[in-house]
Amino acid sequence: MTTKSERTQQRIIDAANQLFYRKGYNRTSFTDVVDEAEVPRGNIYYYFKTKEEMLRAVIKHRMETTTLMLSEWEKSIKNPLDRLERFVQIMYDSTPALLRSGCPMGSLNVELAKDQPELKSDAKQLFDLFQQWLAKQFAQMGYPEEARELSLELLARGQGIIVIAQVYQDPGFLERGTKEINRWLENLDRYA
Amino acid sequence: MTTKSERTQQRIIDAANQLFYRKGYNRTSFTDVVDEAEVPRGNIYYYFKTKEEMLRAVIKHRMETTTLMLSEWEKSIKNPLDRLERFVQIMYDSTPALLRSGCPMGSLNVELAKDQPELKSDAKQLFDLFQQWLAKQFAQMGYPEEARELSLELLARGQGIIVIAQVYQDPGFLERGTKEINRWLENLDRYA
DNA sequence: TCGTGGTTTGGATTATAGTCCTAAATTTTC
DNA sequence: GAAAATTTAGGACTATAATCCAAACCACGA
Repeated sequence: MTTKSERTQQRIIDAANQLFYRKGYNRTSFTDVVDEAEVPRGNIYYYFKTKEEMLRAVIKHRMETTTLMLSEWEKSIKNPLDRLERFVQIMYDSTPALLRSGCPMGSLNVELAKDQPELKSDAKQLFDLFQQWLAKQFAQMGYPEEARELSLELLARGQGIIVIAQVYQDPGFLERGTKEINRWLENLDRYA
Repeated sequence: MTTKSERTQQRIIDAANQLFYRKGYNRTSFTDVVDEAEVPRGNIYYYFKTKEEMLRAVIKHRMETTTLMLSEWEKSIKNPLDRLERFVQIMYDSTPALLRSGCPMGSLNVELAKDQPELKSDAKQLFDLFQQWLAKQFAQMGYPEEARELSLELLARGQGIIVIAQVYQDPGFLERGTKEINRWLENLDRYA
C-alpha cells in the first residue's frame, strides 16, 4: 500500500516527466510542474531540492517502466525477430506524440548533450537500456558478433526517421520508415 | 565596403550562431551573446529588439551561407553522385563538432519543435534548403519520381547517425555510417 | 493526551533573464 | 562645419526563475 506522500511524489514525477517531454527540460519551470501536479508551490521542494534532482528522478522512473516493458516483451514474445519488430511497432503506435514532441529519449539526450554533461550521462542510460536489449535480440537471432553494431544501427534509423517525420509533420514518412526497418530486420533474420 | 555598424551586427550574429549551436537557443542568454561578441550590453538592443529576432537573423545567415555552399558545389562538381557524396563528406569532416554539439540544423529543429511553433517553422527552412538541393541531385541521377523520398531518407540517415554518434561519443560510428551511406548512394547511381 | 517527526503551505528571497531608456559619442549629410 | 541621423554605452527596470523559510498541520506511538 502506498502512502499519501508517495503518491504525491509520484504525481510530481509524472507531471515533470510529461512536461520535460512536451516542453523540454530547460524550458520547464518549477511553476509548470507545480501547476501540472497540483501540488502547492513550496511543497515540491520537500521532495526535490533542485531541478536536476527532479530530472534524475524522472529518468529513474523512465528506466523502471522501460525495464518492465522490455522484460515483458521478452516474456511474452519468443522470437527475437518478433521482439525487434515489437520495438519498431511502438514507434509506429506513438506517431501522434512523436510528431508533436519527438522521441522522448532522443530529444532529451540531444538537449542535454549541449553543455550539460552530467545530466547527459544520466539520460544516456536510457539509450543503453534499449541498446543492450536490442543487441541481445540480434545476438539470439544469430548475429552475436555484430549485435552491438546492429543495435546502434537500429537506434540510429529510428532516431533519424523520427526527426524527419517531426520536422515535416509527416506521419507517412514514419510509417514507410518503420516498414522499411521491418523489411531490413526480416532480411537479417532470413539470412542469419 | 562594410561599415563599422554592419560589422558589429555581423559579430553579434556570429556570436549568437555559435552559442545557439553550442548551448542551444533557450539556454543562451543575451549576456552570453554580449560577452562573446564583445558588444556593450545595451547596444545589442539597437540591432535586435528581441531574442527571437536574433534567432531569425541567425537562421537567415545560415540560409545564406548554406545557399552559397550548395551553389558552389553545384558549380564545381558535375556529377550528381559526387555532389551527394560531397554532402555526406561535410558530415564526416565535422566529426568533432558533431560529437560535441550534434547537428546544428537537427538539434535546433528538435529544440524548437517543443512548444515554439513559430520559431520552429523558421528553423525548418534550413531542412527545406538541403532537402530540395538533395532532391535535385537525385532527380538528375535518374530518380525524378523518388527524388523527394530519397532526399528525406538521406537526411534521416544523417540525423540518426549523428544522434547516436553523439550519444555514444563514437567517431567510428559516424565514419562507418557515412561510408555506408556512400555505398547506398553508389548503388543507387549504378542501377539508376 | 501529548509530543515528535514527517508533511503541507504560501509567501519571501535571491538570481538571472529579457527589455527599455536616456544621454553621450560618432558618423553622415547638407 | 553645423545640424541631423545613427550608433554607442551603461545602467535601470520588470518578469520570471529557482530556491528557501518558518509557521501550521497531521498522524501516530509513548
